[in-house]
Amino acid sequence: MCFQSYIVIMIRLTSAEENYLKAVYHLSQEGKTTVSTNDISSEMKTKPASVSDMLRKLAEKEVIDYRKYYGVNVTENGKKYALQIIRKHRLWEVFLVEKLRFAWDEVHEVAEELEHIKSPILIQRLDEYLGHPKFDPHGDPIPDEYGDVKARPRLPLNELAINDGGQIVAVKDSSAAFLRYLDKVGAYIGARIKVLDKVEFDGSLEILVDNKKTLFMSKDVAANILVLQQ
Amino acid sequence: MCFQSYIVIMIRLTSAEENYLKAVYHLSQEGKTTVSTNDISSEMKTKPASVSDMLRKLAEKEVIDYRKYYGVNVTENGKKYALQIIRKHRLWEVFLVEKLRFAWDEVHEVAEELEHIKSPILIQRLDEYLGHPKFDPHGDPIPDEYGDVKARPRLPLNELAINDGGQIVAVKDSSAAFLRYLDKVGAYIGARIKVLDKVEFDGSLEILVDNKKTLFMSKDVAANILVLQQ
DNA sequence: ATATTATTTTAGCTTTATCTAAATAATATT
DNA sequence: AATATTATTTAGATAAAGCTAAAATAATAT
Repeated sequence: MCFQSYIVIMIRLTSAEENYLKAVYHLSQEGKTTVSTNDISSEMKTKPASVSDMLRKLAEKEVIDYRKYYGVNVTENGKKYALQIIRKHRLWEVFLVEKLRFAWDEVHEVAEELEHIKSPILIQRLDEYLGHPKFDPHGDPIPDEYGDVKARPRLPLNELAINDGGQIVAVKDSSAAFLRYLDKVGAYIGARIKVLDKVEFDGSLEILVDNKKTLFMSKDVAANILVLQQ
Repeated sequence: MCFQSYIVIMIRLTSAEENYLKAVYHLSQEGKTTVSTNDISSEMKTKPASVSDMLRKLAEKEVIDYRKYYGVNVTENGKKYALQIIRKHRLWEVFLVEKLRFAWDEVHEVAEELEHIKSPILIQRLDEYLGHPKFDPHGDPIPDEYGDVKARPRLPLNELAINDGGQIVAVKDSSAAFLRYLDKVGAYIGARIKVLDKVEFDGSLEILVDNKKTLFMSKDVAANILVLQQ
């Protein structure tokens, strides 16, 4: 006889529902307590009418709390579900980069498809195969199978002072264009950097990368690079 | 300037359409020239009415020839498309068994989902990563990117004579139950076998496996094991 | 306090993939 | 050859996920 100390939640979402839940979860992580229909609409690139429809469904399946006209909150169950999708997405990203030699700016779309494959054992084995990675190629933390995330304290590069140093651990903007730019200048995840100078006038910075190369970047670029300070 | 010597066929099927095309292709490989609606219906576990509907769509996209009430044939384009789905399915099966330590009877359902991921580069890289395998874990050949398959001449085990030997290269019935049975008795893909005796009465066989173990099997089981004769 | 604007929802339509029930074509039987 | 049976298709319905247009509600501006 085997008594389990937790209750297995049996929620089954379609791929479309999973994508909306993920969007709501991500938006809810960006500060605001409740997420609006329009926010979700522009995130998902669908019309607000479609969002309203979907919110009704997600509320029925109890992954969000939904008060008409007032916006939504993710429930505890919703959070757990969203974190499992994010876990799958990021594990596949690690696989694509480390095993299949994808560049870090090529992985998002494919991972977006792979994350919806329904097989708990597949993800468990993939995780094991990859050596239980804690961070994805963009430096974002990978939730464990219980939804726990190991967050690293990190700072936008533009907030470092002259002579401060650290390691690039993530990027805020992970658009392909931005990632390609970083690749080009050699500012990859894991690179050791040091701020050599900051220009008062426009906030641009002079950076030393891996004790070898110096490069200049605008404040806007630096604001999108997250650093683990040393 | 670059002139290509072939025309890229731009057909786009939904996952459901891909599954039907695959079923039609597989059935058409089993001898008969044209495939009937009922055959597809029982293969797909959907109603004949749904099949008729789908055949109309597949004919519109020119992957099958369809004459009402007479059944269907796969077109050249259809064949190419079907072989690419099969290629993806089998490459994923190799990945699951060789890299993620799945048993060969656990891979089918997951591969069934993975085969629909739309990314040519993903499959190219996966193939490379796996070392361009030519056969899947059940011994079935993996078509190359042009749809060419390296078939191995093979014989059902029950058709071997006493003292004939060979190597198990594939199974006809790849149901989980059958594969588990084979695993249990140690008759895996690649095993070297020799027919020690055949019982006239019921056609059952006594087999030597890997020069070590002998086992008895019914004619029905033997008929589902394909052997590369030596 | 009311009018205007912005946001959100509802109602009704479309497409895809399924179904059931009814109609039609092909085949088999007497 | 006429009829019965089986196979296949058509017609009409449903559920999911989107859309547009219109209505309802909330927020804001006068």
